[in-house]
Amino acid sequence: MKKLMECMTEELGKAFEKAGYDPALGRVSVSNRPDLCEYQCNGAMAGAKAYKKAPFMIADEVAAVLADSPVFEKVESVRPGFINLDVSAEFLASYMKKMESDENLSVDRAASPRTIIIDYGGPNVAKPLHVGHLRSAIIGESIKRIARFMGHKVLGDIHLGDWGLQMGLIITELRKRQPDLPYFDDNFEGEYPSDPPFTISELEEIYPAASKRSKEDEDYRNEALLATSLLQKGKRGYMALWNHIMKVSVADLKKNYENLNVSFDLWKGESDVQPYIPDMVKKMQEDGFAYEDQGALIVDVKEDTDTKEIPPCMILKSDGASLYTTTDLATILERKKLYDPDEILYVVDKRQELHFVQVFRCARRTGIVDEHTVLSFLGFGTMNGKDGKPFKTREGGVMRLENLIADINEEMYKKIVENRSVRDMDAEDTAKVVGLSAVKYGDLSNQAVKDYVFDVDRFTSFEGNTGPYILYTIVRIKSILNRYQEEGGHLGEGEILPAGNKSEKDLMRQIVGFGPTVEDAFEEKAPHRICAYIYDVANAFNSFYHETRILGEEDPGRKKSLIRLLDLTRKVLETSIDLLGFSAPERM
RNA sequence: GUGCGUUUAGCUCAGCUGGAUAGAGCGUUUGGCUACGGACCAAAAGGCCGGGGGUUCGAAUCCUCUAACGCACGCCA
Repeated sequence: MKKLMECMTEELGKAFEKAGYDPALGRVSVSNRPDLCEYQCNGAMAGAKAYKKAPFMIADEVAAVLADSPVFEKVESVRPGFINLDVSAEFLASYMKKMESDENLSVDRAASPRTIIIDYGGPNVAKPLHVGHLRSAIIGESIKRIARFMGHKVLGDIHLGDWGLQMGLIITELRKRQPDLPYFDDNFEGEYPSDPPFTISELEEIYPAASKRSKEDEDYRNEALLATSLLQKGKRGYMALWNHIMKVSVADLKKNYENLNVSFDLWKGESDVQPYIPDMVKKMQEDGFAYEDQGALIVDVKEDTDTKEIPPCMILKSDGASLYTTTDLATILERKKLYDPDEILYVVDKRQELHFVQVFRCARRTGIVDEHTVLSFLGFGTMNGKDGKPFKTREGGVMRLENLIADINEEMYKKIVENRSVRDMDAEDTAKVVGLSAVKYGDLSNQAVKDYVFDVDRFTSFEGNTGPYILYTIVRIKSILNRYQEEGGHLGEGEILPAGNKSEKDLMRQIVGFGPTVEDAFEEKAPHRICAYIYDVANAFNSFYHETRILGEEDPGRKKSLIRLLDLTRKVLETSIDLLGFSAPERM
């Protein structure tokens, strides 16, 4: 659906043309001087040089052509050469009507949907999620939803870290603790127990203990390395244990991600792509890309246009073992084979950028993907504490995600109970919903590349640019709509009429920004654009609400129009927060 | 050392392909509760956009130099 800004730009373009100038000069933008006008066009100044004319003369001519345009109710040519514009209230209302009936709220769905795999999450099995996993989950989930809303076919892949030394460590530690388990009996030929020999909390204790010991005890470490290698060779008992570890751990991860309202279509991991590695490496050697250097097998990925030295991509270590580059390449290979994606997007810590540059180039050079497959990287910054340093617990340890969420929810619960006159049964559930909005909005409202300060007090505040404030606004609208229906009214009657005052018109002008905002957020992979947008909408609504009597409106036609506007506002806000990955409660 | 990123109000952050007086929130100060949720609204104060130079009618935005901080730089992921 054509955007309001496009309608206006088209109108200006025609006017420029009619006055004898390039129609491309007619670009309209939101005014940066809202005290003077709603929209502006600066084309007269841009074109002044080419036409060797004073900008204000051009502006005057264009404004004259637009004098009786149905699109604008005010067209002014001002001083140096600005063209100041106010959109016609009738035109705006008619646009709102179209937007209202558009199932996608004016967002253009992709004409030819692309298949996009988003690689995010990236937790390691047997290790608890910590704050370092939060951003990937939140940002990745939002981009997935935005891309899907745009009509693309999107697959979210969690990309588990399930195939390294950590597995050998766990097995080794388990062997020390419970040597009698059948998994360690090489002569055992029966069925292994179907129940795992540990719980998730035991598992989470076993790994760090083993990791610590391996750093102190070399024999222990060698044992773990051996166990890893035996596992990777498919030793029966170890494979059975590995399956247990996976099952227990994945169940726990699912629960944790569910609490974050994050879900994945694919639960693939590093282990899944191991079978591809030997052939992949062999082919790279046969094709002459991979060669030996200092004992290791590498592929050059330098390009002529480089301004810096890009180190070669290491495929195999000098001991012949694969490393994470190898696994990532094999993962691309598998994805290409199974899903043939148009794009693979990695939502990963920005410190991994160089690694991915190498992997992408290597994949392209060696023909794992052709030039049509877009490989992209969205790096995000660190989540810091109030002191500006990476977020830690009070004791200085790594903060578990569960605990962080629990803290937020507790804080939220306190505030909700405090602010309610009656204590409700659902306060705890509400706290979870609002708490999630606080965490997600707090994260997503920042540009992804930047580090940001995670401030519990600020994020959980109901005031200012926060998730709870957005939810509050939505709940407020819902409350009015509910009351309207209780009083016998029906939604969707009547039609949206031209705005009756400035705040109503301002709200409408914000509402129509939904389409361009979502499209832009998708193009730029920038959820923070949506945050900025809904904050503007919420502010515009609250101003409007403050000075407009809605349920008390006496003109029935106008009342229905206001209700429709409210309902559309609610729809825009709820759709937006859904794209961000959270939702609003009925009451709060 | 090389490369990348960041630097905007006391604090936390926006600023869309260069446009008029650089915007929010928090905090500070002030005003507004007999309307549908005051968890709100309205307003004030607060800035050499890290610094220098350049490009042009016009720069927070583009180019260049420079400073501070952060990060990454073949056998860890």
